[in-house]
Amino acid sequence: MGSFTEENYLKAIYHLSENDLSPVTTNGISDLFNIKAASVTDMLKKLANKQLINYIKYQGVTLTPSGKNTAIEVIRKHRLWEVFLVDKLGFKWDEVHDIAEDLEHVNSALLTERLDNFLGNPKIDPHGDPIPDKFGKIKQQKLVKISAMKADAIGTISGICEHSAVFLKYLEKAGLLLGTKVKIKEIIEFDGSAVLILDKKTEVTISREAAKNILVVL
Amino acid sequence: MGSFTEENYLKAIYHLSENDLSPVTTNGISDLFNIKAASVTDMLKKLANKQLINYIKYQGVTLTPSGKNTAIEVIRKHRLWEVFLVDKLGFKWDEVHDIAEDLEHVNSALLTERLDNFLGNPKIDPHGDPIPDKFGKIKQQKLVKISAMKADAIGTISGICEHSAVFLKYLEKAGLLLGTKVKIKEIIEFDGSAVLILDKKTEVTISREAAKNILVVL
DNA sequence: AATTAAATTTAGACAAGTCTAAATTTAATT
DNA sequence: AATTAAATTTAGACTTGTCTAAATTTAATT
Repeated sequence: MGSFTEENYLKAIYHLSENDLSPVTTNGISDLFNIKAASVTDMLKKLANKQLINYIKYQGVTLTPSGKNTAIEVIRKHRLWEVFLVDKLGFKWDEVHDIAEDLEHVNSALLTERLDNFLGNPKIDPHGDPIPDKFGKIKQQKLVKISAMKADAIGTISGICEHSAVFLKYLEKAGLLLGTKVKIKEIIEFDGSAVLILDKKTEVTISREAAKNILVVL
Repeated sequence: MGSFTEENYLKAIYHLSENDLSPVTTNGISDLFNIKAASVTDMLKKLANKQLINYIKYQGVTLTPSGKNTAIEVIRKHRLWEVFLVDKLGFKWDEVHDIAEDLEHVNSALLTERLDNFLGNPKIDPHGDPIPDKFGKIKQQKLVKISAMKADAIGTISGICEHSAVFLKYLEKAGLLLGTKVKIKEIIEFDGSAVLILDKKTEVTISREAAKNILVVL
């Protein structure tokens, strides 16, 4: 089995290539982990030796099938544990990331399967991210950023792009939780702020920055 | 925070000194971990530098109060996770040790407390070992080895000295589970085997070796 | 008490994962 | 196309936790 570090690199490469579709860069990884680019280069060589990534000097990296498998397994475990922490232990959605970051590295296929069943085979984690099934299949919903919606459009909040605790706390305070129905009342031309009506009742105004990080299903 | 390795050393020293009351030896640890004595010496120096153990060259080690705290916290987490695996996920008692060995190193006081509550603040783990409370207090029952009992004595199986999967599987097959009432029908003088009556019904004979590893409360 | 055996420690080495400083390659811009 | 800036890699080093081989200390036994 690979180390925690290896697993974290693979997961990072997976996530970084979700956004950009181009190969993941050395600096992209070094920024994410707050380590030096030189350290990343060393690690990339090791991962390439183990056939976990496709690495061409100066050209960035992509995951091999085996590297992608590992990444998805880790993500599966991470999200299942997040569900456990929120649904069973009563954690809030802004408290679970760091703990799941540790739990995701416990390697026992049996544990993962039983945890999955215990939780009722959830399809999404507390932040709306899809949980890969035991075969690594990921069901991605078609999601749209609020910032891309026009006035009068409606949808249901189903995901977020930014997972920081401050943002999560802000969303909770503003009532912008998963499952909330949203209608765009108005887009302020000046700064791109959006005035929303939540569940046909409450009115809230959010910045363009916030709107870019909230995903709805139409 | 200390590393996994550090935590494992402290836990090992704690357990080794439960049996023997004299200081724990370098070889004792190296045997347990299947590593070389020289490696243990190196590590002991580091732990001593961090004030986690009292180490005198050639004289073995004892835990300092701070080392003991850490050891007990790790043991607490280990045993709580074992309860989780058995009670909530349906694992058998011989399947949980290795998984708990990983889970015990997840460091979040909040997680531990909430897990404890979720499980109903259990006092013992699936093998009958006491679970330290959040203050590190351990309630030790007065336990007696079956090998120390005389004919006609009665008791309830409440613990074991040996935790290997083979032994656990054997106990399960023989019906020697925690909570089982035992009466000593006879001790075979020749080899020390014990003939037991379980729950006033079933009769089983166990070797002296087995009898030495089963604990009852009288 | 002297000698031998066992336990332990020292010395020097290695892999993993990180670092700094310097060198190289690619991309951007004149 | 030449030059500069940014990104990346190389070279050499450090820490953690391990190793082997040799030296030392303690314990056992004659």
